[in-house]
Amino acid sequence: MEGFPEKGIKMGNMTIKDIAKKCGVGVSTVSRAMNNHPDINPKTKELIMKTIEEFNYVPNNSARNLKRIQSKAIAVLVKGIGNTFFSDIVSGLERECQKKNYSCILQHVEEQEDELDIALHIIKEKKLQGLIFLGGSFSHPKEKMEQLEVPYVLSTIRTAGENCEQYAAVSVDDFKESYKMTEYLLQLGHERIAILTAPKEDESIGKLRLMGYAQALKDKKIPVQEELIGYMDAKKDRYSFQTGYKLTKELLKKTDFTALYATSDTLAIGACRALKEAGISVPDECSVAGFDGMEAGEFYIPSITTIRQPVEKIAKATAELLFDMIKGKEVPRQLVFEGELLERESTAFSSCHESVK
Amino acid sequence: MEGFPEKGIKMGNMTIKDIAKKCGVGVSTVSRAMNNHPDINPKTKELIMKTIEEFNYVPNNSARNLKRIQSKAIAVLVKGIGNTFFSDIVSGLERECQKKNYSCILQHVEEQEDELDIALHIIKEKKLQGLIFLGGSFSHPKEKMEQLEVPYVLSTIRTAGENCEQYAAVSVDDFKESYKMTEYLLQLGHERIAILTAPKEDESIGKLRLMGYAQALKDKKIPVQEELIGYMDAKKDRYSFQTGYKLTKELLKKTDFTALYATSDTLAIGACRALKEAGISVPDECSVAGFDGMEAGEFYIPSITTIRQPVEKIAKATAELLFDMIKGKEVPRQLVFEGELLERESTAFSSCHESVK
DNA sequence: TTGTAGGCGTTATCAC
DNA sequence: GTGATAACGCCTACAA
Repeated sequence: MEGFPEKGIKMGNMTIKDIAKKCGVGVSTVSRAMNNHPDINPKTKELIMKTIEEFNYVPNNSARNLKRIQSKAIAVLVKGIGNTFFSDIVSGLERECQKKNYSCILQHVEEQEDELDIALHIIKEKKLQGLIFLGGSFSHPKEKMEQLEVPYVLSTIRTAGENCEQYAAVSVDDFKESYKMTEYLLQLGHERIAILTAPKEDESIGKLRLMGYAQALKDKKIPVQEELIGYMDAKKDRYSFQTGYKLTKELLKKTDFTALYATSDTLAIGACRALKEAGISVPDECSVAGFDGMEAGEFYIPSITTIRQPVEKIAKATAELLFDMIKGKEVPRQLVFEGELLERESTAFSSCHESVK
Repeated sequence: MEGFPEKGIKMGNMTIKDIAKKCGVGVSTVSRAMNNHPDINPKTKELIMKTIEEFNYVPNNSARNLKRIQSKAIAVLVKGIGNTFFSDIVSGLERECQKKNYSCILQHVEEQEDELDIALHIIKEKKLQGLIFLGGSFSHPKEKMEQLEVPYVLSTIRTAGENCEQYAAVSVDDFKESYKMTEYLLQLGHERIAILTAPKEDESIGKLRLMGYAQALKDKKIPVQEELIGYMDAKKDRYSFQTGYKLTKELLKKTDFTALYATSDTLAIGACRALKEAGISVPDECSVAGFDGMEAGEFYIPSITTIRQPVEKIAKATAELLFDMIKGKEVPRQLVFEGELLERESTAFSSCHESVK
């Protein structure tokens, strides 16, 4: 009989009306108290807040979103859960949002889902002011992109298509960085350089990185050999350890090479495992290079030579560009950052040269 | 002047009424068409769906959630983004939900956020039927847990507190598995076994794993030495490569040991790096063991000896238990699965013994 | 089979 | 400062 106030109200179903009634005020006053409106008596506000606390009242977000003109919020759509490379960018993005006093909604997108459809839904639902896309190969028809009625920025992705000029994007120059890495391997004396890359149909960073590789070879008058290219399976998990492992095994079966350039650090780590199992030592008998600059590559043994993407800078620039676009201060632009070639333990001079001595 | 139908309607702001008007029908008919209600003329439905398509109408989820009594949905709250161990469980969970035709909302929780507050909000907003908690140390006061008015299951976590009996939980027996690993290291002849573990104040799996370690030592009459215990910093990122690396460096400075038991695979990998830099070879001079059975440990060189948690089984059981609880067929229960000791390359007999020969 | 109207829980706009 | 009240966009009786 004693215990809870009133007669056992189902606390979970409290509404703003109930709180108003308990405090003997109107609903609008409660609303004002919750939303930090200025014109409210501090004492009334205090009473209301205490009551809210006491009854564990939680306002209904759906009703809020429905009524609100626009919330001070953006969303980050991440394609590819478990890609730890994105985690760092997301952290940076969240930090920037906090600074600007925006809330940042993190939304995962499954590999087979369409990020645009999800974007359309969530914009409406949350009354978003902007969007950031992370991951995915992003080759959507122009008309569909135009349905997005809020500013958006692609982060660390870029489409290889023609009309890419109209999208705001922040990333490294995947072609150039890939060229850089290939050139580095060539300078080490490697001529047979295998590559692990995206599925053939990829039109995004995967394609750009492959093109950078090919161009570097061509500029050295070395023919690009199809047998040295390991394409991922479009349906399987893409940039994973397992994929790197399998592709390397297959490559090893049909050809040989003195260096292997994996277009992500995860792929590179998988490759090292496959090489070890084949009794090939890295880097003495085969050099391995990655891409991204993930923490895992730094701790791996041997640590992985890679192109480090400046994630903090990219995150910061992405957020700033988006906020400027929201304010109307900016138009969609493409920002390019310089990657950094990190020479680590997994690469060395080609042993073919040494054997000459 | 030509082009878009009607006079340049802002497509993003279309409502169900607009669609109804365009089709010359009532809103309820449109609603019925969208929600696959049976009692509707197929031809009317077709017309409506075509119009929706044409105008890229997207229904407002907030309004839907507001009206709906309950949606067929659950949420998974994950604390600790970038913990790849959770990714696998999440995948399994999503698969199970699909089977049951439930939708599964993935919600990240920041390290400093309170998962319970988020849970309370999202339950109301999405009218959830159930919840799954992944990660976090979960030591909430009982009264607060009771505010959750839908069934929930803790997955791969368990509180070390007293009244843990009342929560539904699915996991391995962290104490026992930890005991098992320590015993294994002891059997290899190691006596000075360092451990990398959660912050002192941890009341969750971290504590349980430490207790398992201590018990195994005690049972062998080996005293537990505080100097061999590396506690994480509660404020920093916890189960990370970096943490493993730093703790090991510190341990190395003040003491010596022939084996190191890291209570996660990520910690173990960080530890291996630190040992390598100290010129200590793994496993010849120091064995290293992890916990979890993550993919990264399998690909690492040397591959990491670990306790593999049966993630698929845990995911499946978690989902099933939750759905049974939702249906009222089950009460909160604790399900325990057996971990598997995976002997890999990072552990070996103690060299102290070898040197005797 | 279809349309009308009321209400879900908020916030915003008024008067007071 | 405060309290009614009208939206917000959708779903769902109920009536036709």
